[in-house]
Amino acid sequence: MSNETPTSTATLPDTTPHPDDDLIRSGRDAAATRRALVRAARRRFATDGYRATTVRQIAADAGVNVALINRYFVSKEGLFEACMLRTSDELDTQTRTPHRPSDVAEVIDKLIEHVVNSPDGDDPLQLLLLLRSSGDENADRIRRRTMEHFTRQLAAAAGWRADDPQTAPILLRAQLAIATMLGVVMLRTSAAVHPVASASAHDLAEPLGQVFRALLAG
Amino acid sequence: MSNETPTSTATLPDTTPHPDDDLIRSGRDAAATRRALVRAARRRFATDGYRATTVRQIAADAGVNVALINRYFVSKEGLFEACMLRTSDELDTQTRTPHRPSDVAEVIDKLIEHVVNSPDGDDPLQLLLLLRSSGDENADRIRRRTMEHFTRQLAAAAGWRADDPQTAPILLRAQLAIATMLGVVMLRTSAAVHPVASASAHDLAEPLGQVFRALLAG
DNA sequence: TCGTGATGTAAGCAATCGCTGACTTGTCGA
DNA sequence: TCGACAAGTCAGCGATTGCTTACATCACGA
Repeated sequence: MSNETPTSTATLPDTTPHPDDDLIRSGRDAAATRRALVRAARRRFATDGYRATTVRQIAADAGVNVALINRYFVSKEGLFEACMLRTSDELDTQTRTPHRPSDVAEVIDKLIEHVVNSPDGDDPLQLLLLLRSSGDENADRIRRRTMEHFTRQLAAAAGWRADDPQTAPILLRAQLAIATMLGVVMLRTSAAVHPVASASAHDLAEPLGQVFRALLAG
Repeated sequence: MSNETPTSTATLPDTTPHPDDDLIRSGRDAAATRRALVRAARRRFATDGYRATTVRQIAADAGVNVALINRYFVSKEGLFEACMLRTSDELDTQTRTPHRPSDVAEVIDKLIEHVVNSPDGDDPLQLLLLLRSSGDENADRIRRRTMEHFTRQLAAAAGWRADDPQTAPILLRAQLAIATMLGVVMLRTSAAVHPVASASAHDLAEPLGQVFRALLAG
């Protein structure tokens, strides 16, 4: 249990409102503190799970006093819910097809890119978070809604129409593609199983592309 | 939290050594007690995760006193390790290709059957357990070894040979198939995301078959 | 019949968890 | 300059956790 406490950079008088200073800030900025907490919490929740991460760990990662978690997010579950909401938002803006609908090939490339960025990237952590559960009904509802929203976006790119029952199988196929993504990211990040954990982006691109095309194209 | 305590059958003088009486037994049989504990523990660990399940829950599910967990398995982690070992054994005997090697179609049908049995079946719980981690090094090593052994078995059926480096990509493809299995089971069982959680076996068979064939056949 | 080891039971300890309340410190407008 | 409020700190509470110890009970051979 490497409790990596920030050694240096803890006492420097950084008063400049740097826009992306998430971990390790210097105080008196509620908004920045909240962001730092969500950022640190999401990392812990995604990698270690809800129960395994303690609020003291999160606070230490963010360089913040523990009591502030309850002040800003009421409870640990409230913080988890905030993580879910932020992930839901980011995932929505990232996966929204901006211009051309039904450009399946382009969407598939995006999916592959998300997967191969694991285990080092930050995006796959968002996906992992969607698999975590706190037992809280609110957070679980957000998670389900996010996942189903993500499914509909992907399915729409593959030709699914909400008003056409004949395209219903596409919805299921899109969700199977998401399940594949989640499974691969899980094996690469959390389980660290080889060879998939050590495979390069180039190694993964071809077989993943075949899977996604088998599910979404045609 | 339905704490299903055994109502009846708890006081009957069942002295017959029934071979499969796992949950709810009547005492004075150490082997049966151990089996009941492993059975109950695996269920909890697979569905709720390691940290979220308490030894008191497991003992209650098995109808056994809490102290027996430490007596028979030393610690909670020891019980988790026993669950991993049992799952590893069962998975090994189940997936071992008995007669004909390289019969890919038959193996694929087995994989599909494993997946569609979720979320009600008991087999998918074994798979879910492989995604759980206790933080214990021993259990994690067993898990990785099991997963990689499973990968090699599946890859061998698809034409992979350990002594032929040219078939190395097949190994990765087999593991991607396993990742897909795990992802789908996760979404069906733990996350309960629709439509995949409510899809019938018939709905899943076709797209899953396409995915597995894209990865393993050819 | 009785004693001995195996099996099961009950109570509680030490550690850790999330969380709270009282307090201090910094910031900023009047 | 100073008061008022937000932001952050600190110590500790009640509850729960895994685990241990001492005790009770059953099976079984001499």
